[in-house]
Amino acid sequence: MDKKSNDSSKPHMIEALSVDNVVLGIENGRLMVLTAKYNAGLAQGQWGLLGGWVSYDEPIDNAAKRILKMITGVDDMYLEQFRAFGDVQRYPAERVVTIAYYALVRPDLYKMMPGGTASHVEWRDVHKLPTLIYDHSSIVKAVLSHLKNKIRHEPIGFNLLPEKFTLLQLQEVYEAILDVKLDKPNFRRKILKMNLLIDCEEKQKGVMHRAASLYRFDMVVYQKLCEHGFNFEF
Amino acid sequence: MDKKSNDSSKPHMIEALSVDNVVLGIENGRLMVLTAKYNAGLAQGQWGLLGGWVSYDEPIDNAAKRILKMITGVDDMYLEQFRAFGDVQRYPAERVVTIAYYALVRPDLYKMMPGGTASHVEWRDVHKLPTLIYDHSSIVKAVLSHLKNKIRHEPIGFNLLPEKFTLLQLQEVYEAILDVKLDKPNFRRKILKMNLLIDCEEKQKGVMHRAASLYRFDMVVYQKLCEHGFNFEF
DNA sequence: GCAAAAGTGTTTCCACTACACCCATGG
DNA sequence: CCATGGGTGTAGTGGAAACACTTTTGC
Repeated sequence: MDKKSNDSSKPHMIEALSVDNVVLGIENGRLMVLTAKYNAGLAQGQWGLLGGWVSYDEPIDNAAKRILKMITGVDDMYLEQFRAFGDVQRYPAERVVTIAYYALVRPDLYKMMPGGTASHVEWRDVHKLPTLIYDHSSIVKAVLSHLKNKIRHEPIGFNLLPEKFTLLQLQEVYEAILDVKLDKPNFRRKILKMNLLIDCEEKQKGVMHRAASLYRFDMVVYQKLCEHGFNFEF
Repeated sequence: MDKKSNDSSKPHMIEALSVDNVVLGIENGRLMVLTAKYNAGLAQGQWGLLGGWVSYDEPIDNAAKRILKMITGVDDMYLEQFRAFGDVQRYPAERVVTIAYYALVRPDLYKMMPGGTASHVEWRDVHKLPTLIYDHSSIVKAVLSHLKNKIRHEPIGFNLLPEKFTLLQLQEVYEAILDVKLDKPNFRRKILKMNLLIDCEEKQKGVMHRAASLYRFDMVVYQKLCEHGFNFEF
């Protein structure tokens, strides 16, 4: 998060309110989080989440989206509010309440365009994070815990994969987030029985072993299941 | 939520940020929400949630607690943050982002002491709510939906009951929140098998039928289960 | 043939469902 | 003895866990 701008040519920002994004992706079966190095302000030279201020005339969800787009160049990622963090001491020198969001993305999909307040961005293994600025470390921790719960009940895992994926890739997403090993045969059966996957009738290419079938997520069936509530445990 | 105070004798409040509480309780097997009638400000004469402003020198959680205590006189209720609501138009005349909290309480436990900004408070059936001010109706709706999910995975239902309760009372909590009928024998078995209940070795009194056993919630077992993750579906 | 991952089969067990049924108490 | 809720029993079903096994492919 950058220090607050006092430049009056910029849009009017809400005082004492910010947004911070926990951007997550999977790389080589490991859950990674995007960190930014700030080139100005209180956090100059330090690493933190991708945050910024909320304009008086934009919804908070848009603020999160705008900040992400500014730094990553992408605006169609899965983005959801987590919750607000509002301890008095969380931000030095000034009272700032922040609203944390999390995004699930595919690290391979786009090139980062560090700009604005972040001079560099870097993917880091969530298990090997350095200390982040302010309370960002605890925000990440809370989001990860939330995600472990969420993935058991909603098929958010698909946002971390390409449109067409193999069952093993999907399993690796679950394993990365839940931090456990799963039984392959049982995982297959369970996920297939949900009817959330459509067989692409297509095989993997360029692998040095038997090619796996490719599947894609069936959004229509998903919407129906949502209304009835369903179980997603492994 | 009251109109912002400009009285400089009061503590300095954060601009554009408020807190709103969805206070829930069970009465006669029906899920009720506490509403307040405001006696001043933009919302004068109208019904809404129990809200207020956040002071510069208090954590947001404390703000929610303080406002609840001011209006209800109670400060030991189960209170948890839900999430922020930050549409530009949600509050008329001014940009205000609000952080919604929900509380689970026993309506019978205490007398309301309407004071401060709320001239009256009233319990209302969540299925028969009038239109509330601002976006409070949609906040209630979102909290109820959240609660339906949450009660399936965490034993929050106990917060709505007296310390000692019967299995049927507990079942009624689940039925009120989930808005379904449950099978009594199966509910008993499932809940007992979780080992979350301690038999008080005591019977109900003053009922005109066979007296039921009283149970209480086992916090210690609960803490252990939390760490391992467990299922609470019905 | 070997390695690596894809994919199938099978057995065991446990949990959930849907009931039928008996028990205790007050009126 | 009846109404009301408390509480137990049980047959059937389906899913989950564990693990052995077969298949396909590149090298």
